[in-house]
Amino acid sequence: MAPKSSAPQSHPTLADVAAIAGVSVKTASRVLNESMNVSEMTAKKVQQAATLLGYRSNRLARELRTGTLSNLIGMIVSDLANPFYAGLASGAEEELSKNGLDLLLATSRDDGERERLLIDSLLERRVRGLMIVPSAEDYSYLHTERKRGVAIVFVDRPGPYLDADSIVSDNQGGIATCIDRLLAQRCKNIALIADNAKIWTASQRIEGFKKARLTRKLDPSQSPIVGEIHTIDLAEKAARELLLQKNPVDGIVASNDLIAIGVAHAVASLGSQCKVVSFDDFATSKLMNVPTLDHDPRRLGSLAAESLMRRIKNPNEKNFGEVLMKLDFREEPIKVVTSNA
Amino acid sequence: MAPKSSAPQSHPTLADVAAIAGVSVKTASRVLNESMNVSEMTAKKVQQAATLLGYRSNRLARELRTGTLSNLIGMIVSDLANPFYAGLASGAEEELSKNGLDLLLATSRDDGERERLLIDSLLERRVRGLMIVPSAEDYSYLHTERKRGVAIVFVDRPGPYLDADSIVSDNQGGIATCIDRLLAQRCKNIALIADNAKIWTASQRIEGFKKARLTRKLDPSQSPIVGEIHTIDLAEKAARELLLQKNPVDGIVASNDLIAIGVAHAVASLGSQCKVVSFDDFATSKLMNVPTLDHDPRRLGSLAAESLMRRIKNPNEKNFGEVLMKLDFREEPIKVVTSNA
DNA sequence: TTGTACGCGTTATCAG
DNA sequence: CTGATAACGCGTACAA
Repeated sequence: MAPKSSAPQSHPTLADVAAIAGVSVKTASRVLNESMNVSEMTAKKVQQAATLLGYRSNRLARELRTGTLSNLIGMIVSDLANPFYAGLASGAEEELSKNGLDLLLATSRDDGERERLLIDSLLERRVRGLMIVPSAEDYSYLHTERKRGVAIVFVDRPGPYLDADSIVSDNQGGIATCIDRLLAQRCKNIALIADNAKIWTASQRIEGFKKARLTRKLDPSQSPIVGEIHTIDLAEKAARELLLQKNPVDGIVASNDLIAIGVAHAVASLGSQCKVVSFDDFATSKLMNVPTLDHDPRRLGSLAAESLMRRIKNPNEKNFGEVLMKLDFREEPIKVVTSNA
Repeated sequence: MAPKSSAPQSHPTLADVAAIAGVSVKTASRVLNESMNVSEMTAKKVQQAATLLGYRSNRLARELRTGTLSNLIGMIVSDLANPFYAGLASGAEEELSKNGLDLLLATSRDDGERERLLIDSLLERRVRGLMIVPSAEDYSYLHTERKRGVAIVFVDRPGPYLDADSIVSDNQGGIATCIDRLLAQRCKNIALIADNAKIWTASQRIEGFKKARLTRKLDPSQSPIVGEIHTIDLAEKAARELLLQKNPVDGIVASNDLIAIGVAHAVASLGSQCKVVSFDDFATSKLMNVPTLDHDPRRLGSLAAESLMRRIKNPNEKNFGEVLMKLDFREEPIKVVTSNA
């Protein structure tokens, strides 16, 4: 006689509860949900049976029955270990949680194919909405799903070939703001150091620099763009060259915070008076004492979640298309607090 | 005659596909799943009908029918915006994804009650496993769920009153390693600056310091412990006091990276020769040029996921109890690379 | 106040 | 090879 408890038992059903309580399934259901039109005594019996068994309603069955869409939101980011995307997820989670929506999170690793698989899996789970940091070239295959009522919003960059909302930072305007800040500090020769132009945000920032350079009447030869910079070391090297050339620059816009660190190191080690501003906004930049745009990923994430929810509540509303999140410098110092970790 | 397409249609079912293909539901099912024992022609018809309708199998229904446990893993962390927990989630997600498990992520905000609600919600979804960074005082209520086959593992700190695995860093041993490193550099008076002892990891580190101080025969009056330090500023202030007192310390162990930043600032501004080592391992500490223990949250997360999966595959295996992740100094410099953000 | 019959979308059984 | 029919766990409609 093997002990029954050794094998993993499955979850008790409403029928089990009803059996123990000596009532019908429906009565048990009534007690556990509506709790109306039920005599005190039977209610008590059912409650006791439920707690005795540790009964927990099966959400799959419920949702299947009612035809309700699940309150699951699928989110896909490139890489959770990256503080930017983690912040995105954090902001989204907080906002969704307020509305009773749960977050199913996956990482695409910037791989379009993997992303497609993940999205398929999420759709099979009948998620109510999708928040995507796009890594693929074509999202037209989501058109039908959208018409079926699955809310879709792209975050941080737009999703090609799908008429859905996208919440992105105002990369171009942000760069212009950076330039203006340097101009206000009487800089004359302002350079941009940027990442690989294949990265959408980087290309936007380069584009923004070019446009602002034109409208601010800066001489391109005196205000160069250095691209393909994707490590701190490369950034430092690039900055040194700009600072040591015959006609050195006196202002540098760093297209992201890692670049800012390299640039700050170069400026400091050369004892240069060159001004530096940066685009991203991680703690690291702050620690280097470089003014940075308030590019708060949590805000981007919660904005995206908000827009997703508006669409869920009002599926027929027209798309907003590309929503730009304006960026400006934050002047107050950050306050960092330790945590449980 | 309102256009039918204006209202959000619901998802097509297998019956819809079967109807269009002119076959029975089961045949359609066979084609889409097993794809065996079906004539080429009918298979083709079904395939076409399916793609025409954009059919996507409903996982809720499937899991309900087969009684399969979902391949959902619920994870609860304190705060996703904190790089440590984000790293935890990242490591877990990567490992789970390898095994075809999806991650349902939620944040407790270090609130035990909220955590309880989240866990209930996850269990209603019939998650297959739970990864919890505990914020509550008592997890005995999960005992039944565990017996039902829900795998449970605690991460970063142990979960009280439940006989489940927990994957935690070797906080005490890590502190001893820090001290030894300073001793090797001929430090005599070594202080610990730590966070609030109510935080489990902080208390462990304080405890570890006390023990190591004893075994290394350090005089407690010369090797003090400063607690309740939870901001950079407080850490800097505390360090200044230790460095300016009559008998100043010549070695400081920072109990986490934020404290390390404050301490490093103090040491630098005073031009002191005091050595500093730190516990945590965020990029910030690296940038301050303070040796830190390799306290990699992603590793912790993937270890936890691995242990969860072992338990899923072998539910009857005995618990490992508290699994300590050893920590040591990492000597190679970090390489930081920019990203899409 | 309570119970019965049915349906959600899927798969399994067992017959044709 | 194919198709009715039952069943998963739950909620709704209607009847008792």
